[in-house]
Amino acid sequence: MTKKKALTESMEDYLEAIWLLERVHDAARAKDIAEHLGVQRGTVTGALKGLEEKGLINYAPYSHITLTPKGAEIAGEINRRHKVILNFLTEVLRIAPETAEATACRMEHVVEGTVLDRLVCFIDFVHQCPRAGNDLLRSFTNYCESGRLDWDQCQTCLDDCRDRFQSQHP
Amino acid sequence: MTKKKALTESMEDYLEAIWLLERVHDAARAKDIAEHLGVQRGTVTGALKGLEEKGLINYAPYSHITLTPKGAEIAGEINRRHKVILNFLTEVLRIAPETAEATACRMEHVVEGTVLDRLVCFIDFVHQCPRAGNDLLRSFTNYCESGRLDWDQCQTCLDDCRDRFQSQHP
DNA sequence: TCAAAATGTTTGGTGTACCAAACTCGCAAA
DNA sequence: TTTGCGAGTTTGGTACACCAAACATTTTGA
Repeated sequence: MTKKKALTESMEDYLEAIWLLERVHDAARAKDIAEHLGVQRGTVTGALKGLEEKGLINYAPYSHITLTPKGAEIAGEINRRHKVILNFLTEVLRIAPETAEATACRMEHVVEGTVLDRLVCFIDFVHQCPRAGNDLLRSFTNYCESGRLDWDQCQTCLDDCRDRFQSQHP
Repeated sequence: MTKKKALTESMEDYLEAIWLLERVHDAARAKDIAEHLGVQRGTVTGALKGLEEKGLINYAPYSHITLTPKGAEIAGEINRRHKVILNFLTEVLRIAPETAEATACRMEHVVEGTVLDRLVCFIDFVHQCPRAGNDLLRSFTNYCESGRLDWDQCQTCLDDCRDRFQSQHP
């Protein structure tokens, strides 16, 4: 039933919107979807038909809109992609929240499995490795602002890093 | 002349293809553009007209195809985006070349100025900061493969890191 | 309860991006 | 010089994604 042909970016956006709105109310309303995505109400109707045909949402004209299990699975995955990318942009690259959000919305359609997994891994690694961590990211922020590395501070930075590790792993 | 309305992703792809092909021969040929982008020859003709109208390429039916200065500037910028993203994916995230290339092709349309600059900055930082560098990336690769950090090695790693810095900055 | 208001749908139309196939042009070999 | 083939173009058609405005239904509040 209803082949698993890759969804268009647009359809992914609709699924994601429904997923989010379901979490606010019990079901998504066409008007809210339209608002969320910045399109006309009429456009939503067409998209809903498409998603219904693919078996991703429960929908009939004038009915409530909910995700099917299959739809929820896909929507959840899209949301996961969104969150991972957003996390990377804000936590690692230190991008401003609005820019990060906008970029995540576009990147989430473009980054597939293996790359996403690697990104997750990288974020984890940065949080766990004693040589990385938040203070490395703070150094990065300095580097971004000043455009250069302050070699004089490196020695202290390295010593601090080592001391911190030793105090945490005696 | 010819407003600077944002190019579509498709048009960016054509510009980039012409830019690349110009570097191989003196001018791009419609057939090669079609091949490069995996579309029919007829589709290329339509796209070329669009780019010509925007003043981005020199083109008339049956003529040679070259970029105008304006077109070359944009194409160069797209290519820069591509290279930066590819660099990040391969050098930092250690993604396989083919996957990285494919992802870069899609991401280059989606990542705008500030994010790209930050990415450049991050790559530079990783290459310059004594606490980062290639051996941190090597640790990351290990972490990806084993799924965990080897705390026993952290002490040595930290010491090595410090020694390396001291020997380079006496 | 019963009309507005709000929400949802339909219709007709736009722009982009593509394909397949027919057609045209230009060049190179016979 | 002509012709035939490869490269380029045109034409007619599809699919997607959208809008504006007319229309239908549902909800609501007086």
